[in-house]
Amino acid sequence: MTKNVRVRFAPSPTGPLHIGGVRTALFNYLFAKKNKGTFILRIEDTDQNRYVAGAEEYIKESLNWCMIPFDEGPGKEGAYGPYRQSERKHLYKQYADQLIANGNAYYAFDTAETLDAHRKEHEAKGKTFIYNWHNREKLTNSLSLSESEVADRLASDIPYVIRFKSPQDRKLTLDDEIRGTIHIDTNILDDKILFKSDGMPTYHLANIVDDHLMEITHVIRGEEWLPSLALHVLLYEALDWEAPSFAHLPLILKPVGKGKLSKRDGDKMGFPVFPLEWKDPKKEEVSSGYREDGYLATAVVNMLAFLGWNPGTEQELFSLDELITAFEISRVNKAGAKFDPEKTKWFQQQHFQQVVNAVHVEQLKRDLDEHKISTTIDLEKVVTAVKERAVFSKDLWALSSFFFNSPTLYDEKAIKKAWKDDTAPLMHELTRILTDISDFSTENVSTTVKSWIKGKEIGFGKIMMPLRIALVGSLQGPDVFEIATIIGKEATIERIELLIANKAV
RNA sequence: GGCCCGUUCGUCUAUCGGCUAGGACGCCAGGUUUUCAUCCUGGUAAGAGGGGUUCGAUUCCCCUACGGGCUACCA
Repeated sequence: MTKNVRVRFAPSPTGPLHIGGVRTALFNYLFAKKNKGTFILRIEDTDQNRYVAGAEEYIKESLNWCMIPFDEGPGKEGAYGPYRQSERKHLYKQYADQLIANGNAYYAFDTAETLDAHRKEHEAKGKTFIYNWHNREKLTNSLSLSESEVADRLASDIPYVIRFKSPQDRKLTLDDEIRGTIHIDTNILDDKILFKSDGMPTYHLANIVDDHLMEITHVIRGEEWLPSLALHVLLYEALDWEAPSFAHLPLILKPVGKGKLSKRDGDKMGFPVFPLEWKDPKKEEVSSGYREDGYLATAVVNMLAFLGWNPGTEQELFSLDELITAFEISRVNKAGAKFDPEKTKWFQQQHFQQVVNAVHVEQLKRDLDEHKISTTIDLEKVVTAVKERAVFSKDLWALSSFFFNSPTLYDEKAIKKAWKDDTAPLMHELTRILTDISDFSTENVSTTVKSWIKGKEIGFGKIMMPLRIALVGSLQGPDVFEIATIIGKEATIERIELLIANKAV
């Protein structure tokens, strides 16, 4: 019997989730759904000092917006809760004790200051201080101290930590679903702290205990965890637990320059690095979000999926369901990917065009309400005319407001280009031509006006450009005759007369 | 510095020993739209360098270079 696939996304509530985190969540989600498994959200809040109010809510809302909801997590209790490590505090100590009992861990009493001094001293000599087999006997811990000394210290209120006793002289062969085999010599490992003096476990212990208790089958996380893989595998072994499969995702890098993508890159280059807007509770700082900038969640998800993964076909546009079907962890790349705001915009444009007109009509209705405009104009037709030049919902109004408001301000450059001495009489004549048209359809208006222009033996631009300015206010927008039919005969003539009057002053 | 991971057009990537190295974004040119945008067509541009292995290496191995990550009582 194969085990039910269970994966988790385990962020720390230290601030807003950035898009790298969202991608990690997405890949976990895709993997879970692809394998009919369970996607779990676990909040890793073992560091009380770094806790940020609102961060957990932000994380949940982000997943929600991206339409990658968790099956189990805080607020959605399954059989493996609670899902906040702070609420599981009581669970961890026993495993640390177990490791001490079986010789895989020990108490350490060194103060942060002494260790810091050791580090500095080593650094000055160009060496690195590592707390492990080659110096643990010289430091203050239950391996170097006598049994009674240790007992005394533990009985007193002297703070202590519990460290993992990294094995000596072992060559580890680790497996990663994305990277293949990784070789590690245990002699370079340090004796990581598993249990802090404040009574909380560190990430390493809590993570392993929870993954085991929650029966996680696949750990899919960022590459920054790769150096910890050996420790984690060793912990599973020391606890006599079966380790899950591991997959380390490549990092998302800055669009330009060196290093991984950071909050600052977004500020500097003017694109969001967060899914949702984030207001820092401490500083008076607001970071923009994809949602507030008008991006479609499906576009962001599609873009994120293609950062470090591809289906192996030439299809690039995917819905969430299609991603689930196509996703293969083995097709995830090893190398970090530079984030590309331009391509993100392209994904947005493509997804936006796929949205059905009814949704855009609703948006337009809201815009009209906001501007306190009531209209009899067919909004469906407006959307059809304008949609293909829009990238965001907010563009819709900018591109179509002239349908509802007669232009009163005219683009100066356009006037200069299109308005000549003989334009006014020609426009007058045009209004008469238009008045006589009984069937005011796009095609009819188009052929009537065009044949009239031909008959006059003047250039098309002489009429078309001023007409466009009269209707739109500038030399932009959809087909003039289409605009004319949508706003209707009366409004069209009115606008031409308005422009003539305006030019007469 | 040490350890680990990586390296194909400017960017995201395809290729799992046979390559005239494919696609997408961007950019450039042309066409459609008698406007602008869209759209279409074409173009630009790449396997870090050096050694092996092989009939044949972008693909496998080694070295170097470069990039990235980690190196906390943070995750």
